[in-house]
Amino acid sequence: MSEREKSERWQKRRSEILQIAERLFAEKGFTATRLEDVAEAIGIRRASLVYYFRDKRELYEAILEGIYLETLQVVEATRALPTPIERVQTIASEWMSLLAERPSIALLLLREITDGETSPGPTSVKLLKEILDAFQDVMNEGKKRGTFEPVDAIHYSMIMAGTSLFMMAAQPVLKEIWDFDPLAPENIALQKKTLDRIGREILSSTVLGLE
Amino acid sequence: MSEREKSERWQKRRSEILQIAERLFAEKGFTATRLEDVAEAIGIRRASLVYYFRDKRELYEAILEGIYLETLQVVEATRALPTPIERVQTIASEWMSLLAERPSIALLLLREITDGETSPGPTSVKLLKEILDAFQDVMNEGKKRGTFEPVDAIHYSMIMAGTSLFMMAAQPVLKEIWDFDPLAPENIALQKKTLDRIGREILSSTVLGLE
DNA sequence: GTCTATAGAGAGATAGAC
DNA sequence: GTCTATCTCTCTATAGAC
Repeated sequence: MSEREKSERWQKRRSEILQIAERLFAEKGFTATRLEDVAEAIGIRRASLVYYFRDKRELYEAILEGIYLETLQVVEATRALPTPIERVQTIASEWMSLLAERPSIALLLLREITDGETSPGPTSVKLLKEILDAFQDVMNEGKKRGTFEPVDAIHYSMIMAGTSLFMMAAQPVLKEIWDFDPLAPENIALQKKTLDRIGREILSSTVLGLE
Repeated sequence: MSEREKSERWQKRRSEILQIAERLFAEKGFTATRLEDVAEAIGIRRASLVYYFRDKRELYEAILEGIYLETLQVVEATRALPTPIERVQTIASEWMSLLAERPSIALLLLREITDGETSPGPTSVKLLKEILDAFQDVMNEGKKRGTFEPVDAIHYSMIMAGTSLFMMAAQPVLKEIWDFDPLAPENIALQKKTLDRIGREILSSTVLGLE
């Protein structure tokens, strides 16, 4: 394995597979996605995938891990910010940017939430816990300082997470039915602004005014 | 078929199948759900299902239709309300109640949104269009009267739909990780209140104050 | 109405050649 | 590294008995 990781060619192909598989898994879900399609999209044969990933599940896990790592970075990147409320709001905003940049993430995560079945591997679970713990820390800090109440923190999370995920996942539908493109920069900006305002209100209303 | 519909026994079984299949499809998705499991949960053999639904797809369609009909009713039930803003807010609130009562609906609809593949049948599409048209009518009415702007109407929809769907779909996760039960009546009530407040702000902020 | 039995397609995994 | 070939399992659909 360490030999393999040295091979540049191997690494290139591997990321190529990850990238294409991510899109396909996002579009159709784990079960309905065929390894055949993944291979074909790259231009190799199904059996050759084994050289990079032992089986379907390992491929899927690798994709999830990548996504969780990126999400974790979004949370970690706010460490330097002074107040919990700024951190929390920045996380929400940056997370939306991440989803807008890679809509597959929204689809994949929504699937993870709806599929009780997928039963993610230990690495994914560990990463997910890390993300949630880190986020919860920020929330708790805000609570300690009296900036916001825990109940509102949960509502806040659900509104931010739910809206952003839904908006990006529903992109094709929204575009067709309402001619609204969530990926258009101006719409993302506007939505961020709206969520920011809402976030402020939720996080500060029960206890004290903000700023 | 009209002979069949007269049979009370047939109808009873049919709804029984619909009910159980709805839960299973919601939990695992279309592809991953086996008709074998549906049959087993009822206590009959897989082949006997054919007597009620020609094939897997027809069963799935029937479930979707039921859900769309219930959703449509939520929208229609607000016809008597005087102002668009009341209608829209009541729809959001009632819809959340519906989801809380039958969380399978949230899962199924989220799947419909994420699976570009499922390609619903003509009846489902017709019903879905009806729902969205009706909702859009209310929104347009509000716009005409100058109560709210169209852009905010879209943001509003995404926040209400996204948050409610997410909250109900993520129930198991939320309970495990944050010991938060979205189905608890007090949490539903609180979330409704929060969404109501947010809705008011979004729908009224750009043009004029409410009430 | 419900059953048993079976046909047939689809897709993942694996062996082994090049 | 990538291929062909094949094995095997799973699940849907269908035929036909009771």
